[in-house]
Amino acid sequence: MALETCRGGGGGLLPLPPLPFPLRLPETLGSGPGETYSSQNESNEDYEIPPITPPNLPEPSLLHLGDHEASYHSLCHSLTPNGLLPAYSYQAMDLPAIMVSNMLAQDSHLLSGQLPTIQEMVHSEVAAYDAGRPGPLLGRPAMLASHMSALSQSQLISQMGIRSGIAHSSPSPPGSKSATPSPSSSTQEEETEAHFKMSGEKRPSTDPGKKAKNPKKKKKKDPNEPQKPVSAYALFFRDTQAAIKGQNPSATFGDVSKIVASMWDSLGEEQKQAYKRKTEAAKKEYLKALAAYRASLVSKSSPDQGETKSTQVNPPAKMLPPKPPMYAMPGLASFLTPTDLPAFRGGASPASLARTLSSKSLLPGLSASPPPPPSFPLSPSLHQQLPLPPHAQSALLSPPVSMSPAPQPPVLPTPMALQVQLAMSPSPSGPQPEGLKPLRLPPGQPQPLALPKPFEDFPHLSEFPSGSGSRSPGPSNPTNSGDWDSSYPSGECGISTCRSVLP
DNA sequence: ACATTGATTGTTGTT
DNA sequence: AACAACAATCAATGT
Repeated sequence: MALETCRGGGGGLLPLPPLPFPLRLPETLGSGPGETYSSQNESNEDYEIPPITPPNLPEPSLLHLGDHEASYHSLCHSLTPNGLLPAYSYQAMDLPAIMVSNMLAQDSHLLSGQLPTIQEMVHSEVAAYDAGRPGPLLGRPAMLASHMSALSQSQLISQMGIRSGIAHSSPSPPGSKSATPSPSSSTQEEETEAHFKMSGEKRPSTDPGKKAKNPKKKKKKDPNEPQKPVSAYALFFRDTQAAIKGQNPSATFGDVSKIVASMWDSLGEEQKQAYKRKTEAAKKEYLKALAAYRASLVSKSSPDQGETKSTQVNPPAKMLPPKPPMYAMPGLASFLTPTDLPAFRGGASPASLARTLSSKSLLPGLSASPPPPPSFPLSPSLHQQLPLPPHAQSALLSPPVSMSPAPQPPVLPTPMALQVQLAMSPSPSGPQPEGLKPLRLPPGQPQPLALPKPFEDFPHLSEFPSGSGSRSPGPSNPTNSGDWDSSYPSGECGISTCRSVLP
């Protein structure tokens, strides 16, 4: 994980985010063929384009969880067959078709309208790409982006799902970083200050070397104080970044940020709205919590002074930890639901993504995959090798419905994933169209940019942390919050990881 | 200005 | 001195 240190490096371009591996199918099976291809070349960093699928829908309530899977599909299409990436190798050109077919087969209902759309998109993007494409390698950033973009949507999504489940629950090991240290402090900024001294933490502005940016900031406030709701974008970022990271562990924050931004751009209005709604909801919650919090402070601090506003003497509010706003729930939420698809489809124009990226020179090849295809595009290979138990498939394909957790076969996502990967990755070396993959140059080549160390680092996809893994090393606590289970009915999120966790 | 994440760094406290 | 704990910083982007 070592990302590069942001710190020092900041300077110029990022060293690169190596996308270590092509897309590997995450535990989730689903990723479609698209990923497959990309994975093919191992060497490629070239990812395919990533039709990134944004985690859509934020609202858990609204969403059907099962849908995550749906989102996976979306990715695929975007790949363009040939056109795309000159730079990237796409052997996969076929994929799209395959994926589509799979998708159709599986969820014909959902997709039906999409194909055309997708194809169109692809083309358009391609065109765009060509036009704008910077250079052989694109600016570094571009590369990065492109790489990133390469992430398969499905993977992202799947990971997101995973992450949401896992990550959230156990965000950070107690030890490591939690920003807010001790819950103990009851609060008040004063205390905080004291805290500073006491704990010795901070050094307000010591950095000699660096710039002392803004001296002020010191945010540390009362841990009990409710946190302000974050922006829709921030929520989106949260939901998405983990997935991106999961796929490209080596991606730097900047890379991830760009990708997320591009995804955001490509996100349909509706999806954005969904996030906004969450934000609003969170805001409401925040206000309430804040009121309670203040009230508690008042009562606590001094009975005598009425202090600020709120007045209410609400029950000292049980200072519950600022419960995570609903959206915290995660990522999962973000998956598209079938219902959403339409919206997404309409809204997100791949073009926008392309536009964005291209303009920024992020990703040339990135195609935003707009409409998330609902079904799970299992890669053919996957199907072959791992025939899922019927119910499993159904689970994947169909939303939440009746999955009872129990029945699930022990599935081991991991293994599956491996198999999938293997299946997919096979022919990296194969005759790749040369034109295609500019990015990964053979050793001998000049390589203008320092390419990320591509795969060497991640020789084995399998090693790659399974989606969840990517995040906190910690125990992904499987059970994680009970919420998870409850939220997601079958526990089945379509992601193998999830399943594995569940009994 | 602040939010997102996470690795790193620097400071301080404790052993 | 060694370690632990934690805040600050940085990256790119959006609100």
